[in-house]
Amino acid sequence: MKPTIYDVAKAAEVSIATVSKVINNTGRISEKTIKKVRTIMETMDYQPSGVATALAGKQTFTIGVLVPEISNPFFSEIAKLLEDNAREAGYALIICSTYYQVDREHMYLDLLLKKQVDAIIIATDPIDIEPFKKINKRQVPVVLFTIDELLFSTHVVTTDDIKGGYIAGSYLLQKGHRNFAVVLEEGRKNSLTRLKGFKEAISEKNLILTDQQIYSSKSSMKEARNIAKSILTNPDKPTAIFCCTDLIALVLIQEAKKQGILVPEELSVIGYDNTVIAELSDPELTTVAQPINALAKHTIELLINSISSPGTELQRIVLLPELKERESVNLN
Amino acid sequence: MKPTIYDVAKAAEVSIATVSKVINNTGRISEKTIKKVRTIMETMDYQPSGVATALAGKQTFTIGVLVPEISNPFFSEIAKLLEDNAREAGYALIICSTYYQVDREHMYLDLLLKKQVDAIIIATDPIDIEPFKKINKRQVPVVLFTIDELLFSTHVVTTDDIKGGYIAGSYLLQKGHRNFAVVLEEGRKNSLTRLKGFKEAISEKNLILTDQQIYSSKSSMKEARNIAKSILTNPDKPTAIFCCTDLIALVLIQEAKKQGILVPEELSVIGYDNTVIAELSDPELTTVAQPINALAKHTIELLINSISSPGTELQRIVLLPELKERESVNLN
DNA sequence: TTGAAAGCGGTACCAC
DNA sequence: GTGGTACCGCTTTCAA
Repeated sequence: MKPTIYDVAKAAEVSIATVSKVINNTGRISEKTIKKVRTIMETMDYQPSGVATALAGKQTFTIGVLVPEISNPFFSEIAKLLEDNAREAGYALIICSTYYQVDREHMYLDLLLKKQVDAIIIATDPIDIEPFKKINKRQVPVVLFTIDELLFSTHVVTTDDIKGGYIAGSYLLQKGHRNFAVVLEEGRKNSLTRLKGFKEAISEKNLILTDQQIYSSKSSMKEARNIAKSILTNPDKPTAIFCCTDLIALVLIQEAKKQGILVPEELSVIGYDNTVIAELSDPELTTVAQPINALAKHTIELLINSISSPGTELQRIVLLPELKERESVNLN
Repeated sequence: MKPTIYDVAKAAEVSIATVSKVINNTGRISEKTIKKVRTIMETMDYQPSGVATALAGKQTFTIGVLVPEISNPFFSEIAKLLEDNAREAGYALIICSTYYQVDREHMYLDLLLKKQVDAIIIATDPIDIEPFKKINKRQVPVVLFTIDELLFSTHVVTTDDIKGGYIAGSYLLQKGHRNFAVVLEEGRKNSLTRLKGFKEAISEKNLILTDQQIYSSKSSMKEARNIAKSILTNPDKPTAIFCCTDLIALVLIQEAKKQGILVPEELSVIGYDNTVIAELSDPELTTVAQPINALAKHTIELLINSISSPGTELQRIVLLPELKERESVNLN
């Protein structure tokens, strides 16, 4: 079995209180006993129990993360960055994929609360807010990540999606496009914000988007493929399409090519998120990039601060997106 | 604050032992008190502390997963499937990306042990085995996932990589190719096993692979791009290339197209893993598929069994890969 | 059918 | 400097 603090204390001929102090560098212990205890710990290969520490010390050093789907490229990159930042601070992540389902959302929320995570990152739009209010009662700090809604008492770390949509819109305008389509990502509310920004941009040229020009697709390839087909077979074909995720954009490009439509010569496509697959596309995808490194960094910092000093003022950090110009948009 | 079992007991006018029993459906409690306690628990919104349960009950209901990089499409899909299966059994996952670095590998191993995870899934080749031996002392069940090496006492759940390489090789042969190149994935040993299978296949036509025909690339796009260039500029260009991961294959295809080389007309490319990006490629990537659903399912089942009955005999589950024929290989 | 009490492996306060 | 000890919140005998 795993050695306990009692085993160490006995072997070192000191009390567990003393051992605890050398583990945590607290109190005043003589150099001699510190050495002795340390040596014993090493030879026994002793490691304090995280569980016991959590129970006594009130911290689990674990952060819960709710995402729609970890296999989605955007979220797996986010997970990686969050993990990187958390690790440096000694925290581990429990990542939970809700698949846009209320029951999963709730069961994972309960799971995280039960595991007593020190903080929660919500990166998927809650479907039913009610149960989330429990988090506040529990005093667990929360960051809404990439979601900008005042759902309950949380920090917010996100990208300015209005701006992002605006960037996409004005870029396409600047490239001479006047006939657009927009594909939203079903289940993610920031699609709507991006759409709003897009509309704002084109309204400056007195253009508007009719409902027929707005499509919505789940983040699955099959669904995206169907939407792509219906856009491309529509008689009033747009010259440029704004897709609210790179994945949808890639599928659209692929489908266009299958139908003999040249991208970007005959059809321009712009994505959103700048995930790795944007570079893998042919033509490489022009897209709106979110500053995910900075988002992740701020998120973890914010949470760790909130953990150590509860009652910190809630923050709202909004970073700016940026156009990533590649090959999928042409002059019209 | 979070209500404790004491709060519930007091409100229900019973002892904590009784409450504990109704929580766990153990012992014999009268219907009446069960009802009473349950009602109280609901109105108080009581949830037992996972930490305390773990300390008293010896289980954390957490499984640790070591992967090279969660943002790698193969591993994010794996993570998703593992999570799915674990969730159904009430377990959460702590996913750790080692980035092929010894220090990360060790720090995460220590982290998982400290957190007292109930089991560990190792999906990245350990660089330094030594510290892993601690796991055995701790009696924590382990599955080597997609790794087939007798490192220490572990279960093994993997795909037959020899067979996989063989499938790739014989398929290319059958398509009339005789001049090959193989790109290994640096840091993953099963690349070598796949290579071995590939060599076996072509040896049946009395063909061999020289060292000059074998390349090795990290799983990063920049590196893959460099390797791709050096393959494609080599005067003795192959007619078919076997890439040990889909990502490398995609980059290779992209680079080939940039140089005006038609895929698959002038160059055939076959990948490995059948990750989502294989479908996103143009042409769509022919690849060797691993049965990841089944792998994940077996892994979690095996571990949960081992947790509940320690000392279970170690198992070695080897599943078969399968050719996924798409568009990137032509008749030569 | 219920409850008292001894752990589980630490932390932290208070004596000495 | 060091140690005794009361928790932390739950599980699990063992008695009653």
